[in-house]
Amino acid sequence: MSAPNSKPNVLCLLGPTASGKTSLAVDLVQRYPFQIVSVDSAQIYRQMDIGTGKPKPEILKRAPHRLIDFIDPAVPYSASQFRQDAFREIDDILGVGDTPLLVGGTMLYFRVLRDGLADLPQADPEIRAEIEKLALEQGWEAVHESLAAVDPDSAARIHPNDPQRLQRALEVYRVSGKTMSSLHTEMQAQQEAKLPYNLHFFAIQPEDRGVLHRAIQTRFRQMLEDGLVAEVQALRDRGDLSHRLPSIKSVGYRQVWQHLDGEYDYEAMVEKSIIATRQLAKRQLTWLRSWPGLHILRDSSAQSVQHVLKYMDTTSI
RNA sequence: GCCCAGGUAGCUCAGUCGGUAGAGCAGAGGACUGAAAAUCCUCGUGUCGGCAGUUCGAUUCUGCCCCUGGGCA
Repeated sequence: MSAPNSKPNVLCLLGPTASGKTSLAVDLVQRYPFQIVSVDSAQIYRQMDIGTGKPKPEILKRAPHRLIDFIDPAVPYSASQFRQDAFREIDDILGVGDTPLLVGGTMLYFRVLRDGLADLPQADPEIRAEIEKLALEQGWEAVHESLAAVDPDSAARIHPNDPQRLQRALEVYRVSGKTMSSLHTEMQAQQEAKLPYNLHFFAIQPEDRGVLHRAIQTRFRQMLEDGLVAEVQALRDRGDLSHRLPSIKSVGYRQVWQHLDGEYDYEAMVEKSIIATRQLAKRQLTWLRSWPGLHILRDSSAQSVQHVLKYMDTTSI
């Protein structure tokens, strides 16, 4: 594209899990002055390497990734934090004259980067605990009713069976005294500050689902061979982590954790993990289907590499 | 070879006192604002093992056959 403005270019590479994003990114970074920024809500965690599909140290040496391996698994992260961190890394890369290559499968993070976030209060553990107590004692319908009393718009929008969103919406009200819906419209009113970058979106979308499903199965088996169970055991051995943490709820970690808890046997764990991964991939593909201005790649082949490089050539830098 | 229990949706099963059937899981589609690898919504036609008989009508009853599991030889 012939630069309608002088904003710096940022290349984004999205795709479902096991589609070959990392491999493509690593090829690209060796042929163009890219620097990789990971957009992945699980690879942020330390001590979670095998199950998150984090690139191996040898690969990271050749193709360093930013925003991986920097959060302790006991600590929850957030989309807004990602936005801040990503802006920082992007500016840093641009500062040395390279082009940021954002790679990952956490579509909400890409979206938040592109569209910004409303000025909502941060999560508040005490308020969350209060709401959970209410849910425990009187059920989530009671939470939904409480929300309806103060923020009918959100209550109408959020399904009564969606505990996570009900909790969040009520939390926003209790912390800020304002409703989530009003805060959203406020944001639209102030027409959020224009993004200072030109985002270009590429996505790997496998031609048929069966291929992806097979890749998922193969990859999970490989993770087990690489020692996934021991990795999870090490996390348990810390003693301060629980299955309720976002980190431990990640695909694979959750299932191995439950297996080690004795909830089901090894075979079931393998089966459930693979299924959960397929379901994750499906949700990721749902995001992609309605993503505006997406350039589609079929796989991580040399052809795809050429395709992206050619695009960079014709995109004025 | 004989006896018993089964053969119903991709899988595990329920059910029809005879009027062509439904759950869970899987799968598919969708939503998505500080947990997002999370959380949630919607979607169920399949020779009811095969052939024949009884019947207005059989997946359901009867007979034979095939297959699977268990038992006895």
